[in-house]
Amino acid sequence: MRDSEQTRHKILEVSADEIHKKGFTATSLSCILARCEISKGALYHHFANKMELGYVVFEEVYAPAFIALWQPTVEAEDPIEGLCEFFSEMSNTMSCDELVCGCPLNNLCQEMSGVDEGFRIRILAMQQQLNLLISTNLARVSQQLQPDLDFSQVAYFIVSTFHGSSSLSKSSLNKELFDKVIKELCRYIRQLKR
Amino acid sequence: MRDSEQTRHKILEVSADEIHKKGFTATSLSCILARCEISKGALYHHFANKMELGYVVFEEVYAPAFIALWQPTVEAEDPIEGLCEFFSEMSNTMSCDELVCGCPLNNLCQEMSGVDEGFRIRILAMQQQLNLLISTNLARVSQQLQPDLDFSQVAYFIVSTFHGSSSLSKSSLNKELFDKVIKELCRYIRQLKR
DNA sequence: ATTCTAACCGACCGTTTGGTCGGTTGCAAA
DNA sequence: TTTGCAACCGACCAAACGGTCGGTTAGAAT
Repeated sequence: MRDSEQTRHKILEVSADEIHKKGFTATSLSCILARCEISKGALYHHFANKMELGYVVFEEVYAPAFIALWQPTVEAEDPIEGLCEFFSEMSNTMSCDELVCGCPLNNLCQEMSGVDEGFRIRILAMQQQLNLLISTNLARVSQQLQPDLDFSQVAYFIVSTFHGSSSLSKSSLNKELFDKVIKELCRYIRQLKR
Repeated sequence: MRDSEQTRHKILEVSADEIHKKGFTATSLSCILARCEISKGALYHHFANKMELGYVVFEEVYAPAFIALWQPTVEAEDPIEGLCEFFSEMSNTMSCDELVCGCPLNNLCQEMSGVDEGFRIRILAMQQQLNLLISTNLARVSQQLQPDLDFSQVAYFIVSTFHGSSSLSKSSLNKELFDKVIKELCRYIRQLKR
């Protein structure tokens, strides 16, 4: 057979990139087909419709990448320094073009949460999973931190700020504002230590 | 004559609401026309095209409302408490439906910054104006605050977190997560005092 | 009463979109 | 060698989009 799995993988890969750059709605199937060099029939053989394609991209591309990005960060011996290094490195290594694309999770949250329930529940589940990941690892070193901290609250706060700064840099087209927010975020995170 | 100014105003009002709820691209002219009970000819008599309509909505509706919202908050005698009360009140008074719509500025920033230069520069200008508003008012009471604070950095941080929390609540459909982030944000802001 | 024009109407247009479907092709099993 | 079917093709479709334009109407100015 022609390699079915490879075709499917290529579609997911290209779709993930297009959705990241243009958003879900603005991503056209014809553009995906052109980049994959396949026909519309091929795509609809593998996916029921555009929405389902979006779900699979989220589940099989974005979600694993997202966890793979945050998990090592926060499971480091010192999660406080892990987070700070994570954000700082992001500030240093990301190109301006990458930065402007924003975080796929935040982008989809903004665009699709209010439009499609299927996306909404998947995004919410991801947010909660990430929150659990961060808050449990903060709790792990709670004896080094300030007393009376609400770890879940702190975790949502950190992620919100990060997503907000991603959004901010979309309008500035440079890393300056992103860097500023990240610097202050690191200052805040380190303040959590007693 | 039929009241030209009233027609124009109605178009802007309805468009602002539609764009706030659905985003710029997803807002269809036909929907605006239906709600205004006017024809396509009437709309194109007042505005050159959809993009220009969007610009005018931003400049004549969103921008003034945005400044009117933040200015009193931060020009209060104690801007620290002003900000905290502002956020807390938002947490308390906003309905869930309103919350889910998010901040018009942040929404447009996410959707349009990367797509249209005209939107991008307007949004950026607004971000900078807001930053100046907050940072100068923090500087005004700098003797009450921690030493060595970068006020611009702090201001961008606060707005980023606020926008991030707006985004977050889109996926949760309730105020719980928004409240959590806002509570932590107030804790952070009050910590700025020495 | 006539004229002039801003204000408005709505049929029409080209383009793009997601989606359908009858047909073709390649490969593996029988 | 034949058969069967997953994999793929691409012409076609209806709907929706932003935008155009020749025509109509209301009302102020002369």
